[in-house]
Amino acid sequence: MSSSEQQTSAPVPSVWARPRRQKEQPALSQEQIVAAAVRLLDAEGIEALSMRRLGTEMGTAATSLYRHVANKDELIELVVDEVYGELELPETTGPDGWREALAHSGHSLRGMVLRHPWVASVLGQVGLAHLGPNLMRMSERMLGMALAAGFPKAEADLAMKAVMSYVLGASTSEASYLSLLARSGRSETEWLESLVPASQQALADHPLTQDHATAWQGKDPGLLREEIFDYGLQRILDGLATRLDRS
Amino acid sequence: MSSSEQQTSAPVPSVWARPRRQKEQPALSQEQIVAAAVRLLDAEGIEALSMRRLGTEMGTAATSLYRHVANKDELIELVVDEVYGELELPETTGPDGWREALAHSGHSLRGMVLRHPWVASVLGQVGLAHLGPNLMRMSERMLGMALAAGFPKAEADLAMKAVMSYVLGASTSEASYLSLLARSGRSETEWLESLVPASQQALADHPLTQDHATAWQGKDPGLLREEIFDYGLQRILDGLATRLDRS
DNA sequence: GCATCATGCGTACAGCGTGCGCAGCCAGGT
DNA sequence: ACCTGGCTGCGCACGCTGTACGCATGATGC
Repeated sequence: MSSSEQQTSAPVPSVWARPRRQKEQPALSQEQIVAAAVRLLDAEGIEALSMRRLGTEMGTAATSLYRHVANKDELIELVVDEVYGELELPETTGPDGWREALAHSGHSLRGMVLRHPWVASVLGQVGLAHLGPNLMRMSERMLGMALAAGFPKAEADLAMKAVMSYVLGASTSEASYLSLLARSGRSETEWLESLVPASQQALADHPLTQDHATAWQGKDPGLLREEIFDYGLQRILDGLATRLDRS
Repeated sequence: MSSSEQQTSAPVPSVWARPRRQKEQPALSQEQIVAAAVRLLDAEGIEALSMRRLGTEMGTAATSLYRHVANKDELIELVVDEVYGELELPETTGPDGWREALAHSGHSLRGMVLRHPWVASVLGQVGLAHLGPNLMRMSERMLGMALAAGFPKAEADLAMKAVMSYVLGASTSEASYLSLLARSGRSETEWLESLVPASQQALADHPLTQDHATAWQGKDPGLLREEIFDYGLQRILDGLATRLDRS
């Protein structure tokens, strides 16, 4: 009986109100969804990514996305592999450049994580186990570098994993620190200075821990972080080099 | 009119139905909440941790927890620092045992992460930046080891960070792999064998990547993972050792 | 011109974190 | 002995989440 009454926000059956897609874009596709998700994540971080929000961002309904993506977890896998695609991974050549090649790959991976700090919050769920094409490309290339360096087949895999583990560990720590920083709204130097009183207290109980705010004062924090990263990377490469010399 | 009608599950105003706490435990406290959260996380993983669920697990209402914990994020910080408390961190002694001490700490940290695989999903949000007492204790001890090894003050910090980054990167990768495995319900060997067809395909495009299922066949996967971890750890320690020799 | 199919979307459900205000208990002052 | 003020647990409510389902609409093949 009341079925034909006007319902809340019922589309008036007028020619003028015809749904008429207003997007010129070729509609929806998995690549576009992934791209939009990366854009949203870069701009507002992991907490801002919801299917509804991503929908409105693309001018569609949330549930429409599910035609091209099985669920949110799958979307995240896709998004992670997408950013792995940004890596600069030198083609392997001779047995000479392996050290520079691995170092360059490491810095490239770190750069990617710092450009997309949200990957840090997500790597723990996705891990290195999801086998996306770009991640496989990275493994392949780095394995090639290790082989070119002269490692026997079985050990090359171990060497590559060692480098990747270090780089990922260092980069995710750094990214989560930077995310925290971003949420605080302050600049990095301001932030460090605001920590001084707290660390004074902490240092009382922990005499060895150094007060970086004073120890490194005056240095550009960004450069400093890069030096810290490179120090560890070089130590691993040193370790691999001595291992090579021994055979 | 209908206001005095019996509502769903209204407490009958009878002496016998008096609320009367049935818990013998000294009620609610922050330590108990943290302990219960760790128990729940260990048993069912990160997805199972909700304030409501944790409430029912403790026999109280969800919102009661907020008297002792500011919000879920803070609870997670507390929980992470709690498990850092399990680490075995040798007291520093002389300049001889530094390598074993660092290696032991590394394996201890890895063991903790594998016992509590959910920390992997959470480290990206919390990072190393939350300054909990147990995390500070770890930094302090490991810095002590680096100083005992003979590193100058400024470099000891870099050395310690290098080791920790590697260990965390390797352990979180491993933990997220194991979580994935656990969700699949299969045993590790079954899982690896089920991957064989997929990796055959992948190997076609990536000739260098080795097929571990065949390459390491027959070995206990758990031991294998530990060897992989130790290989990288030893390479870092090698790198630090050569750095020490040079001065 | 008609049938088939892929696509977008409205509605709905169960679950989430958490702000708010009330109710009961315990300690301390009179 | 009584009152009082604060601490604690909790019911309710709000706005948000991921996503299953079924309908409508436009494109495509015969």
